Formats: sequence, structure tokens, C-alpha cells
Amino acid sequence: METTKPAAERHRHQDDHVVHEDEAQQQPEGADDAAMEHGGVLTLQRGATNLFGRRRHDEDDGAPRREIREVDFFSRDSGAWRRDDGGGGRGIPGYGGGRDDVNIGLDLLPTATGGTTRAGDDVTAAAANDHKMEASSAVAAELRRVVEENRRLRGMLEELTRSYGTLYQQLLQVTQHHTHHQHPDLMSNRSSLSQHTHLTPVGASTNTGTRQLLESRASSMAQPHAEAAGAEDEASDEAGEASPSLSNAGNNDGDAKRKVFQDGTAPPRENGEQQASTAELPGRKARVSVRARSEAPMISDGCQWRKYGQKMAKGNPCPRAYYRCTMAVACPVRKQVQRCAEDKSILVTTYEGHHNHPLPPAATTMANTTSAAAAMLLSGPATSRDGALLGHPAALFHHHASIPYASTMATLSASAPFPTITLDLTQPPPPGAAAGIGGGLLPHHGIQQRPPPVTYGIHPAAAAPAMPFPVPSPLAMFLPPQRATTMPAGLHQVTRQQQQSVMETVTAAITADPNFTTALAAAISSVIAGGGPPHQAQPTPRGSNVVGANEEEANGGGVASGGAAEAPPTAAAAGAHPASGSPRLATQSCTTSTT
DNA sequence: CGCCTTTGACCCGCGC
DNA sequence: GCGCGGGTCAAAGGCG
Repeated sequence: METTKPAAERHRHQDDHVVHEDEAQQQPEGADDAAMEHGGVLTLQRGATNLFGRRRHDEDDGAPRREIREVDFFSRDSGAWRRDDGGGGRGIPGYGGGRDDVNIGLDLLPTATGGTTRAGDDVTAAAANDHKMEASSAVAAELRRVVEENRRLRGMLEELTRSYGTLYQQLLQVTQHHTHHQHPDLMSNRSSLSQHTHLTPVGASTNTGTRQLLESRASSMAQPHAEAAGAEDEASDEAGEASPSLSNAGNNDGDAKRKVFQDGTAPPRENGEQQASTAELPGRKARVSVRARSEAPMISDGCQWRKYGQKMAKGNPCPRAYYRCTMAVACPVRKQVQRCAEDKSILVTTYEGHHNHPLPPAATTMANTTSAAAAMLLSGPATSRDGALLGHPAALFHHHASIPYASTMATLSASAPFPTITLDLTQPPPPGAAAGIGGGLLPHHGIQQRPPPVTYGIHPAAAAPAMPFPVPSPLAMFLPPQRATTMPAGLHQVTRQQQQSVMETVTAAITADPNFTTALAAAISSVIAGGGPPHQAQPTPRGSNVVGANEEEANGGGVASGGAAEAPPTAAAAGAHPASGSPRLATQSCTTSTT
């Protein structure tokens, strides 16, 4: 579909590169044709082609030595071939003064052509061939060098990504351990850093912030579908192209075009989905229900939906709408949207099924969350108890950092026709659970866990809506020490079994984010450019992402909710995150986790 | 013209 | 078997 087109084009270009290389090596004579057919690397080949003509020209008419030097270094000096571009072997004056134009164009070209044919084809042709081979070999060498450099950069990117993931987990551990002893100052640190990073200061009105986010997403949903889809596709492609996969578990289904990563790994967004899917027991259909405050008829979650029915449900004056995912022909995912009877401002969205198609990053976080929650719901005995409050379900959602209050109330119900997990995003977290783990879910964690103040320096409730990354606290709950000390025995077992999957899902969510990859790319560029590590930037890519995402999110939400934006945008944020990238992702990230 | 929403009808499962 | 409620289908109409 549309989502795969840009990626496919890019891949075609990549293939073109290979083709060029081969052509340059095997078909030096046909370089001109190759140049005519392909873009991208063509400049070299065009230069070679034109140089061939020029060179032959120079030999015949005794051109100055300077011209030959240009030929010899054409591969390093684009100006050389560019100057020759207009002339080539056609005798068209494309360089030099007017005298050269006259002499070469009008006089020497016919002479050269005639001389070549008259004076001896063997000698001239052999010399031309030698030069052609020489130039083509230079082109091939250059191409090989570029390809090798590309490969090396790719490896660096992967290495950086891996290192980041490792360091992040270590940081979580250290921070987690640290907060046990120094938590009294964390909140103040967070608030101060929140101001420092221009994050939305919604610490005092987090619930309002969430509502604004949801409303902004709902309003964004009102945009034309084509536009939204295009932008999402763009974001998806950006992420898909730039983000390496941290979780390289093999995944062979789905659209190959979207997962043709250079290293052959699958896009991270699909890993999480499949992992969750594989964890799901057959024959059971899980549902994920989300309660969120929104005035819009439907919250945006990154997918395209088609309404196929509406029905009055018993006991609720508000009709229930049925939507079907239309991003693929036979996508089984459906959702129901209905307003709460008690509070009409609360929108209850229930998702069911797994997407059978590649998703944009925003929708991927949604799908991963849904799948993770569904898998958690269906995979263990912990789901058999009605209304049981579990900690890790909240973390599954919370690791997307999209729902700041997902942890405030996550209930599992197996008494319903379908096992359902319900997330209540309408209630502000208890003071002690400000770190992200709601007291209702994991009182122990809620009190003890707090995000690292230095790394993020924000109130989690403020940061979470715009952060497509997992916030530390919910992740920290998966760390062995914390889990061993606070996780109930039953949950401990279940969580241990799913920890790997969750972590991979987390990394998938990270790497699927264009902001993260952008920051990584910027860091790599900085290093390559010799500027050293970007110390002036945030301590981690996440930091910069958080800033940009939050700023834009805050602005977007403020506009959507009546211009209540409290954090002015910065040029850095605007520049670092193109319109189609982070805002959308950040926007989607909130609602995506609702799926 | 194609896509989407609306809406009444239909199907199916469940409880009585 | 019947009624009820949830869920889905499909024709009709709207919209860009």
C-alpha cells in the first residue's frame, strides 16, 4: 500500500547502487547507459563518460596538461566532470574561454573524430580503452569505498544503538538503586529540569494534559485520511530506514519491503507484535479496553479505521461504534468506541485482534502495546482472576510511555465473554505513584520507583505523553532486584517469562522512533565529522527527544485544546523534528498505547 | 467516482 | 423455543 511505497523506492535505489557498482566493474563501456538509467551514483559515471569523451578529445587535439589532470582526479573533483558535462565528446563548448570554444568546437572536434578514424583506430582506441578502464576502475574503487563506508556507518549505528540499550538498562538499575536512598529530592529535581528542558509543566494538572493530548490526537484524526496516512507513512519509512533493530529476533512475515533492513533484520515494530502474538494462546481472543477522557468521537491511534456499525448498547444511552482496521484488506483488528454512561467525557475504546500488516511507528507502538497486553492477558494464570490488579500489565503499557496513567488502573477480567484488560487513563495517579507505577497496581513499585532525575528530569506524567520511549520506572520493575523484592510470587513467574519479550518490545518501541534514530544519526555524524561526541546535547538521545517531543506535543495539545500551550517551541526542537516526524509520533504515542 | 458513514436488517450466542 | 443483546452486513446516501 501507500506505506510501502517510499521504502520500496529507497530499496530500489539501494539496488541501483549495487547495479551501478557492478556495471562500473563489468561494463565500463556501458557506463554512459548506466548513467542514463539511474540516478544516485550516476554522477560518477556521468563524469566518467564525459571524461572519456573529453579525454579522447584532449589526446587528439593536444589539449593542455591541465585537462588531463582533471580527468585523472575526476572522481574526487566533481567540478571537473561537471565542467565537461556540457561538452563531452560532442564538441560542444562547455568549458574554457571563447577561443577554446571556437577552436575546439568548430575545428578540432571534426579533426579529432576524423583523426581517430584516419590516423589509426588501433592506437587511439586502445589508449581510449585503457583510459576508460582506468577511469572505470577508479569509479568502481570509489563505489566500493562508499559502500564500505556505508556498511561501516551502519555497523556504527547498530553498535551505538546496542550500547545505548545496554547503558540505558544499566542506568535504570543504577537509578533504581539510587532512588531507594535519595528519592526525597527527585521531585524537585524533576520539576526544575522540567523547566530547564521546556517540558510541559503539567505536573500540577496532569490529567488535563492527558485530556489535551487525547483531544489533540482526536483533532488530528479529523485531518484528511490521505494526508494523515501519508505523513504516517513518511514517519514509518523514516524510522524503518534509519532505525536499526535492537531486537533481532527473526520475523519473516509481513511486507518484505518494509523489513529489508541492511542487516536482514526485521523492523522492530513487527518483532514486538509477533512476539506478543506468539505468546497468545490459540482459541482465546483478548481485548484491550482503554478509558480516556476525550471530547472527540474517536481517539487517533495511528491506524486507519472504517466504521462498519453502530449500535445502542444496553445500559448506556450512548451508542457504541464499531470500527475495522482498513490499513490492510483482511486485517482482523477491530475496535469499539463508546462513551461512558456515567461520564460522557470518558471515551472507552476496546481493541481486539492483531494487525496482519506492517504498521507505521505510531501504530506500531499501539500494536505492540495491544499485543503485549493481550499476550500477557492470555498467557498466564494471573489473568484468570477477575479484577485482579497486576503490575506488569501496566508496565506493558507504560513502557511505551504513552499513557501516563495507564498504571493508575489496569484491571483484568476473565468473566467477560472475552478476556479483557482495561486501562483507566482518566484518573490522576496518586501522589506516591507519580513515578508511573500506579498505587492501585503495584503499590510497592509506585512508592519506590521514580525516574532518573538527571536523565529525564521531568515529571513522568508530563514526559510520558510525548515520550515514545519507555519511562524508567515501569522498566525498572522488570529489573531483577526490584522484581525479586517486590513482585508477588505468582506475578514474578509470569513476568519472568515475559520479561524478554517485554524488553524487546521496549527496544522495538525505542528504535521505531524517528527521534531516536535522528538523534543517533546526528551523534554519528558528529563523531564522523571529527567533532567528537555530542556532549552539548542531552545526556542521551532520549533527552533530546523528550524535549522536542514534549515541546511540540505541548504546543499541539495546547492549540487543540484552546491555545493553552505553556512551553514555547524552540528552534532546536523545530529543526530537529520535522513536521511529519516527531509530532505525529509523539501524538500517536499517547493513543497508540491505548490499543 | 471512490470512500466513508449511516442505519436498518440479519445472524448468532446465551439465558430462561 | 423464544427473547434479548452483541456483533456484523449491506444498501443508501453524503462528501471530496
